[in-house]
Amino acid sequence: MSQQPVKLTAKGRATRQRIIEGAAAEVRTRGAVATTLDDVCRATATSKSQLFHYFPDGREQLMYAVAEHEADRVLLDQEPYLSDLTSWAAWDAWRDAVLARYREQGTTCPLGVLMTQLTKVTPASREVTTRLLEQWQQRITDGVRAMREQGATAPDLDPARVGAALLAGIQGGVSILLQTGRLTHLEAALDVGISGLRAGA
Amino acid sequence: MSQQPVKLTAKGRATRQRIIEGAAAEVRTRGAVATTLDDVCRATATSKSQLFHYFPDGREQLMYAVAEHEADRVLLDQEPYLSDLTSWAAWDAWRDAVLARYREQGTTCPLGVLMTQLTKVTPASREVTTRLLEQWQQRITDGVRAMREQGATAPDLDPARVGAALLAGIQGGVSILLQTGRLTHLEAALDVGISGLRAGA
DNA sequence: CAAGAATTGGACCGGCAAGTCCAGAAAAGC
DNA sequence: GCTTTTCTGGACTTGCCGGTCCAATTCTTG
Repeated sequence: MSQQPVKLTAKGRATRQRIIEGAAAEVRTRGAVATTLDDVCRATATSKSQLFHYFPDGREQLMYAVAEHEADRVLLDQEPYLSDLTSWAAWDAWRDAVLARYREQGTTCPLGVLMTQLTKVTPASREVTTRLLEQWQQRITDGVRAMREQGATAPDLDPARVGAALLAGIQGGVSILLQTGRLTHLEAALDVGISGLRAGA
Repeated sequence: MSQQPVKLTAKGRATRQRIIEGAAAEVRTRGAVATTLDDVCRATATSKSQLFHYFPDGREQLMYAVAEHEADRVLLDQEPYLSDLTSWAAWDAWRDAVLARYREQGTTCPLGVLMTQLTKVTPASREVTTRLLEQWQQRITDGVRAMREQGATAPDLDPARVGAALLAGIQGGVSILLQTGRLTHLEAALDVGISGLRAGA
């Protein structure tokens, strides 16, 4: 759905990309529901016809492209730590990266918007967030397993279960951040989660 | 904002209540964004004029009333366990109650809708969800403190911090449930969270 | 330098949904 | 019973926003 069948020149690709990024920014600040196509046109200095030229299926298709774009960001922003959780130092660095990320962006959260809004608006984008969650949890679970194999955690710990709990904590922490503006819950979820891992060693 | 300044008769109060409940049901199933005032009228067998008679500020005010209504439900549904987390048996019963609740309602979640949709639509309802979160965490924190005083947890554990982490886990578990339809993350968050409490005793 | 394709601007259309209005029915109060 | 207030039905207005259309223009390519 996100692929463009017709031929695009370099200029065309650039315009298409500009539209996606502008739309993503708009969605992040105003919310997916409140973002109109006219807003996107204004923000990206394009016209309606361009928009529908690059996204023939209209708003739906654009929002899907935005979802993909934002989903990529979420994981990339946690690298290189997320893919290499093989020492407690790495875990701490990851924790700090996640917190720093959300501290700086405040209530403007790509994932939050993705999860809480785009899905309702664009059923197709549910698949994007589902895939994102799976990948994210996979990375965390891999990290837990790595630590267990080092004997750094309780030996009988179930990596998938713990990974799921940790991911849930992060999600909830972010939700609460978006609601209240407070970072405390995200921080607590990460710290309690990680120290729980260490505890059983 | 949710109070009606003009005089209401018994019949009027009943109608107003019917509108709120019908609107809440509609919001739960269709989502806040997708629910139109005409939907509400149809679902509650009322007319537009009644709607604006009881909610002069229109959609905004109605959604606020729905938010309040749903917020009440969320905590009530966890009783009597949530307010009496003074034994591990009570904690387990609470866990089961939460899981059962969300299992049965599936992706139809009052709080989820509240948090993820109403806030964006109706800024005023942010205050409602914030208050809800505060009360919820207070109850959990009280429970943690009670267990600690019994010597049933690690003595150096910070109830507020652990309570925050647990609440975050629940929120995230619910978010993920709404997204993917899977209950595993909520379950993992509760189980890992509670067993983490028990661990340090 | 054509010829065709890709790109762009912007006016326009149509539907939907929030909100208004008013007249009439029902009920409350005296 | 009569007046006043509350309650109800539903037609109507208004504005917004997604989507269409077409002509103009710029690119690509031979």
